[in-house]
Amino acid sequence: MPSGSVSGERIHVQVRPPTIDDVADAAGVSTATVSRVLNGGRVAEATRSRVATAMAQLGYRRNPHARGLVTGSSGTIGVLVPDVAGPLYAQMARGIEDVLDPLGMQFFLATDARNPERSHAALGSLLERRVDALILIGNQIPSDALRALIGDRAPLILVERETNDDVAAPTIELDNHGGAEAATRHLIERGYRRIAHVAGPRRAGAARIAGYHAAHAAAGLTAGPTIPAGFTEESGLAAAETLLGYDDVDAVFCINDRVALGLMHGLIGGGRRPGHDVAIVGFDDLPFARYLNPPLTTVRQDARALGRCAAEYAIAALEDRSPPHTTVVPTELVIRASSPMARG
Amino acid sequence: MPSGSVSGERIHVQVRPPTIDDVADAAGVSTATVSRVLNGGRVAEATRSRVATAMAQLGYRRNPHARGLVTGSSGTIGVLVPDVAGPLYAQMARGIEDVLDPLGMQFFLATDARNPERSHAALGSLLERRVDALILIGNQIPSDALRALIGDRAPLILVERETNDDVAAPTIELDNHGGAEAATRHLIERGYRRIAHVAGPRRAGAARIAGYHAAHAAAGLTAGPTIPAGFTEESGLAAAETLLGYDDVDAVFCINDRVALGLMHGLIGGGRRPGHDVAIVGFDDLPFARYLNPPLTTVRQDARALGRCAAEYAIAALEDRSPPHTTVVPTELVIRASSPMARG
DNA sequence: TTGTAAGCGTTATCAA
DNA sequence: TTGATAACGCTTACAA
Repeated sequence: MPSGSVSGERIHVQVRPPTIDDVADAAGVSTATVSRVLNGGRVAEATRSRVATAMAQLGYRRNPHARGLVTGSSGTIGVLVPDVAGPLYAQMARGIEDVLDPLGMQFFLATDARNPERSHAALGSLLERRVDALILIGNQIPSDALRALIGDRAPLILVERETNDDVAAPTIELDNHGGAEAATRHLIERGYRRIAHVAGPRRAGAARIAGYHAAHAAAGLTAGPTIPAGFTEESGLAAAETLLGYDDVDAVFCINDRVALGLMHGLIGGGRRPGHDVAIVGFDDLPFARYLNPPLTTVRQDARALGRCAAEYAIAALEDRSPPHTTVVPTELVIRASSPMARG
Repeated sequence: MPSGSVSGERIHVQVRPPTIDDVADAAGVSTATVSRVLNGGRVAEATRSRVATAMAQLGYRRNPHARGLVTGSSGTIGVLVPDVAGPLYAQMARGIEDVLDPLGMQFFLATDARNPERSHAALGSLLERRVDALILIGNQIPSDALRALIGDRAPLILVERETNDDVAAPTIELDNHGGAEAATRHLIERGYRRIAHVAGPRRAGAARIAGYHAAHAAAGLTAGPTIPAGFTEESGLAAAETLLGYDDVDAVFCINDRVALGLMHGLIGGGRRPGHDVAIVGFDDLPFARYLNPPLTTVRQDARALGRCAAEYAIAALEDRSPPHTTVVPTELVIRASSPMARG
C-alpha cells in the first residue's frame, strides 16, 4: 500500500516523455497518421490540426533514436578540428552551424589536437555516433588510413587538409599561396627590399612560403631569410631573437597574427620599432590585429565562410548532389600602419 | 536476374553496417552474449575473446540509436554557449570535452548569441536530441521559462548565469567580485589614487563593479569614474574617448582584456602612454595579453577548469549524486608591466 | 555462463 | 486518406 501523500510533500516522478502512441490516442488516429503529419505526408487538413493540437498539448517531441533506427540516419554531422580553442576553428564551427541549423541538423565537435592517435579515436567515436557526414578540418591522417577507417560510412568533406596525398573527397582550401604572395608583393611595392619570412609548418605553411617566394621572383628580387616557427606568440618571440641578428632585414611577413604579435614584442624588446625600423605583415586578421600598436597589416581569411562552404558540401553529398572536388577560398589583404612606405 | 560482374568493374554498394546479429553469428553465440561483452557483463573469458575477434573482423560498432531507444539515454550532453567564437567559451568547451571524452560521451554545442528567441530554439533542438544533461553557459532565460522548457527532461547545470532570479540547479561561477577586487587593490597598492573602471553589462559586469568598489572602500578611497562598455575592443576604444577627458585618472581597470586592448589603442592615439602615464589592468588573461606593449596586467580565469567542473557536475547529476548548489571558481592576478609602481 | 524473447518509438509497406 | 503491422538493432528480464 502506497503511503498517503503528506501535505506539502512533493513527489518527484521521472515522467515518461509522450510517444507517438500517446499522440495518436489523444487525437483518435493511428500512429501512421501522426507520423505522416510529422513528416509532411498526405493528411486531411482536419486530421492534421487535431494531431497538431494533441502534440502541442502533450508537449510531444519525436524520439530521434527511434527515428534514427528506422531511417538509418541521425540528422547529425561530425566535425573534427585540431583544437576548439583556435579562434579560426571556432569561426569555422560557426559557419557550419549557420547552414546546419536551419535544416534542423546538429553537429558533433571532436578535437584531435593534431595527434594522430587521438585523431583515430575521435574519428571512431564520431562514426560510432552514426553521423551522416564528416567534416575534417586541418586533418593529417594519411589517405589510406582515412579510407580504411571511414569506408563508405559517411560522405567526407576535407577542409585545409594538412597532408599531400590525395583523397577522393571534396576539399576546401584557403588561398594560402595567393594570400602570402599578396602580402609579400605589398611589402615590395612599399619599397622594402630585404623581407624575411617567419614560416609555419605543414602544408599551409609550405604554400605560404611558396607564395612569398613567388612574389620575390615576380619582382626579380632575392628572398630574405626564412625562419621556421610554429603558430603561437611564443614562437614569434623566439623568431625575434634570430631576426635581431640580421640588421639588413627591413620587413617581415609572418605565418600568422599570433606569431606576428610575439615577433613584434621581441623586436621591441630588442630595441627595434615595428612599423618604423621594420615593417610587419601577419595572416588571419584576428580581432586584436587592428588594435595593436602599430595596427597590423594582415591577410584576412574568412573562416566562417570556409565552414559554411564545408557544411554546404556535406549537405550536397548527403543529397547525392556531388560537390566540387576542390574549392579555393580567396583571402584579402588588409593594409594597416605596420607596413608604411619604406623610408629608403 | 542480376547482370554478371564485368571484369575490372567496381560496383559501389552501400554496405549495411554489421549488426549485433552478425557478430553473434560470426562468434557462434547469441546476441545477448554479445551485448554482455559490450556492456561488461559476466561472460566466460573464452567466449569474450571469440566475440571480440568477431567484432574486430567485422568492424562492428554498436548502433547508438538502437541503444538509446532501449536505454532511454543518449550518452550525450547539450551545451549552450552565447557564442562559439569567444575564446573563453571555446576553452570551456574544451574542459567539458576533457571529462566527457574518457567516458565515451559527446556533446552537442548550440549557440544562442545572447538572443532570447534563438535561445529557446536552441534549447528545443538540444532537448529534441534527447541529451542526457544540459549545460547552460552565460544563459539569460528567466528561471520560470527555463523550467517550463526543460521540466524534468534533463538535469541542468548553469555556468555564469546572467540573470538574478534563482534556479534550483547547480551553478558554477567565476569569482568576479574577488578578481575585480584583487585587480583594484593591486592598483591601489601600487600607489594609484584615481582609478577608473571600464565596466561591462549584466551580472558578471555588476559583480566586477562591486569588487572594484569594495577595494576602494577597504582602502578608504573614493572610486573613480565608471564608464560602461561592452566586451570587445571596439567598446574599449570608445571608452578611451571618454577617459581622455579626465586628466586626473592615473589607472584603469577594464572589464576584460579585449576592452583593455581597445582602450590602450585609443589612449595611445590620444597621446597617453599605457604603463607610463596611465596604468591598465584587464581581465581574462587571453593569450595576447602578455605580448602587448606594455604586457598587460590582468586577472586570469581558468575557463577550461570551469568547463571541466560543469561537466563533472553534469555527470554527477546523471548518476544521482547531487552536485553542490553553487561553486565559485577562483581567479588569479597576473602582474605585468602595464601596472608599474606609480610615479607619484 | 548462456540463450530466448519481449520490448523501446519510430517509419514504411501494404491493404482497406 | 487512413490503419495494421513489420521491421530497425539493441538491452534485459527470465529461463535454462
